[in-house]
Parts: sequence; C-alpha cells; structure tokens
Amino acid sequence: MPVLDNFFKSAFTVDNVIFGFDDGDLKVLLIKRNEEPFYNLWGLPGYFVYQDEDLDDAAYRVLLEITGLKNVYLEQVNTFGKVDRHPSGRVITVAYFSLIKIGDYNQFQPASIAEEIKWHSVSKLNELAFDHNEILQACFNRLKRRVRSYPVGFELLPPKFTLTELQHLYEAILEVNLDKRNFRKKILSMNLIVDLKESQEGVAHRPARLYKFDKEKYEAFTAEGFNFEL
Amino acid sequence: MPVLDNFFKSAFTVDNVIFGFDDGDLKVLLIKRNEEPFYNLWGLPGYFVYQDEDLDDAAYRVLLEITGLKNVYLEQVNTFGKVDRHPSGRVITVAYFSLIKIGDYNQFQPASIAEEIKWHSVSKLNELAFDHNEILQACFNRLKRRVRSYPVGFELLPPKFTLTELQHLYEAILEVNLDKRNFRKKILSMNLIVDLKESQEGVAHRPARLYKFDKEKYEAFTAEGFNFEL
DNA sequence: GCAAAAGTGTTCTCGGTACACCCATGC
DNA sequence: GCATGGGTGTACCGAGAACACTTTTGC
Repeated sequence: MPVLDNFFKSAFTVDNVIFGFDDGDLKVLLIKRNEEPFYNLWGLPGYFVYQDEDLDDAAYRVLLEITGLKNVYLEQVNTFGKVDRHPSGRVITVAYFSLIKIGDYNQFQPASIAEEIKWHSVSKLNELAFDHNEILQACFNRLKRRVRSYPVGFELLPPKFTLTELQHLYEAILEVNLDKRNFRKKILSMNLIVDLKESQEGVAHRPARLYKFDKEKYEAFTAEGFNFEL
Repeated sequence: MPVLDNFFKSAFTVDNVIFGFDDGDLKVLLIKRNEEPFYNLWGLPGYFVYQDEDLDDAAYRVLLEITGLKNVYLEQVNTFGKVDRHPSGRVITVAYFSLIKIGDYNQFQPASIAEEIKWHSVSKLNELAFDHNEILQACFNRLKRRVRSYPVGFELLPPKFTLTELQHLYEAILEVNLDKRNFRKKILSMNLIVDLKESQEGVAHRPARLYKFDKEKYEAFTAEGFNFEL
C-alpha cells in the first residue's frame, strides 16, 4: 500500500436540495453565490464538512443556516466525485434533499455564504454552478420515487390543507395529471388524513374543506413501511 | 470562510458489495483482511480513491482487481461518513453494489489487498470489519428494491437457466416464498425470457427446460424503465 | 346570474392470489 | 417402483381507470 498520507488530501462537501411546495408548484431553494468560483451564479446551498463532523450533521447544519429549521425530512441521495468537478481541488460532494413547509421558512436568515436566497420553480431552472443541475435532477428523481413509499405531503404542506392542494402536490412531483375522484377515493381510503370540519374562507368559489394528517397513523405507517401508489 | 487548506485533509474510499447467486442462495464476496486495522476479519473489498480518479472508476477498479471482471452491473448506493468510522483518520466511503455471475468469477485473482477471498451467504454473516455490516445491509436493501425495477436475473444467472432457478433467485433476494404457477405465468407474460428448447441433463428427476434472457427486449425495457413487481 | 373550483359513484377491466395433480427422469 | 423436482389451469377478488354533473361561494 502506498503511503497513507497521499490519500488524505481531499475535501468533501454536502449539497442540499431543499424542496418546498407553494401555489401548485414544486420549488427549490437556491443561493446566489457571492464568491468564486461561479460568482453570481445560482447554486445549491452547501458547505465543506468539518473534520470532526458527521455527514448527516453537516447537511443539517447547512439546512439550519439557510432556513432556520430543524427536525425536517432529510435524505442522502448520491455522491458526486468527478475529478474536475471543483476548481479548487479534489472535492467530492454528498447530495441530500430535504422537504420543508414554505410557510415555516424565515426568509431573511443571516447566511454568510449567500448574497441572495430565493425559491425557484423546479420546472424552469437555468444553468447552475458546478454540477448542481445534475445533482438537482438526481434528487428530484429520488423524490419522485420516494413519493410512492412515504407520505411526503406531511412534510411539504401546511398543517391544514385541502384535498386539491394535496393532489396538486402529487401532480407536481410526479409530473402527471391525476383524476380528482380517483385521487380522493384512494387518499381517503388510507385513513391517513383527517377531516377538520373547517372550510377555506375568502375564496371566490365554493370553499374547500380542510384536512390535516393523522400523526399517529402516519408514524405507524412509516415504521412498517407502506405503499403509496397513486 | 476559513482557510481552504483546513478542509483538504480527508481521504475517501469505495467499498463494493459484490453479489452472486449460487445453489439457491444469495452470496456476497468478502475478503479476509491481511493488514491492520481489523487484521484477519472479513470485510468488503474496497480501496482508497486516487486523487485523479473518478468515483465510479475506483469502484470498477476494485471490482476488476477482485473478480477479474469488467462490464458488470454496478450501482452507487450510499456514502458513510461517521467521524470515527476509520481508525487512520477521516475517511468517508462510498458504497457500491455489483451483480456478477458466479460462474464468471475467477477464483484466484492476484489480489494484494486480501489474504483470502470467499463467497459468503448473505443470510448468515458474522461481524465484519469497520461499519461493513451496516454498508452491506444498505446495499442488500437497495437490491431488494432494485429487483422490482430491473431484471437482475440477467446479471446474476448463467446464460442458460431454469425457471425454478430464476424463482429461487427472486425468493432469495426478496426473502419470501413465491407460488410456482403464478411466478411462471408472470415472468413468461413479460416476454423477457426465451425458451431454448433444451433440457437439463444428468438430474435425478424430470429435467427442467432451459431459458435465456432476450437481450433486445431487456435493453428496450431498461431504456424505458419498467415495473417488475412479483 | 355567472365564473370558478369543490364535491361526489358507478362500471369495467385486469392483474394478483389461492390452490392440487400428473409427468419425466435416475437409481 | 419410488423418490425427486418439473410442469400445468381455473376461479375469485380487489384495485385501478374511465367518466359528468351538481353545489357553493364571491363578485
């Protein structure tokens, strides 16, 4: 074996694809870089992992710095390690995605690593810094699959929501159109959401009933693993 | 930002869970370590990633060194980066799994990194070096899911096989028992395998018919993505 | 009263599942 | 002839998919 020291010359980072859902549209939180490389380009929030820091902890740290949020859904997706992906040296990055409720996000975090932070529609993105387009695509694909085995609505929607909002969420993630009646039949038969017996107010049409997730059922489901096909 | 040099002190490795199938049993190829740490314990084949080497290339290199094989199925699974997972310093490892035909494997590779290389049943494993039990479990779980979206039999079985062998493969991976008639109905209805009009020889019972995979259909299927529920 | 979205059932088809007996070969 | 695994068909049930009209509100 060669001298071990030859190998301890790399750095690694975490990059976090933070998904939110608003106005019928799946969004991702991007930062405008205020330093080289890729100055002024949009990119994923991320940072180097400290020497004494676990990978997951680093991902949570970045998430907290950017959004002010803890205890949110976070999942490791893939690791990207092309030799030349970072101009400063050998840097491999571990990609995570997280799901947050846009309403919980506090817009003005004092984030030193970014000049500007903004939600972008996943469906219309321009060129991002580094290999971040590729990373984002991988995370979006993972989310598409995850949606079938995990009730992601619980993470992305506000505490009270309408069935139409929930349907639009699935449609945005899966990039399909769903039949309203079939969707409702299916989702209600899971007994995962609860009718709050309240209604929307101030809308210029028949107000929709509001629902919430049943936390106990949700936890029982996630523990045993289940199938969420739609 | 702190001085960048502080971060370029880490090493990373790839570890490869090499699956094979033989005698109705799912196997994994392990090495007996001939150096510290974990001297004489069994562990996953893996190695440091060179500074000028892409991650996937490193995984293929390890695979080639251990098995003598190229062009086999290889998939990145997860990255493990607990601070103290490696006694020599900060080493994060990217886990891959690959699928090979046990018959193609040449038992005596001149592998410098191992004293001994041996197939082990996935169902009865002892304690492995590092966090390799955890890594193996993650890869096995991934394989369980992958089996539903990819015809893994194509990678794990010899060119000619019987339907019972194929069924046993699925049973070993999914850890369930399948109904013989239903399995055959389903698998034959996919038109993915071809009756070779040949039979087993030298067995002490009615000889089974031999089948092969239809490579064209297989490639068409994998290109468009498909569903392999069983 | 009109625009806009909410809410609601039935039918058909297809795939999944359960299930038991005869067949071909080696010894 | 017997032990061993190979090979075959049918009936039932439930989930998914297609499909259109009435209701409630704000303006």
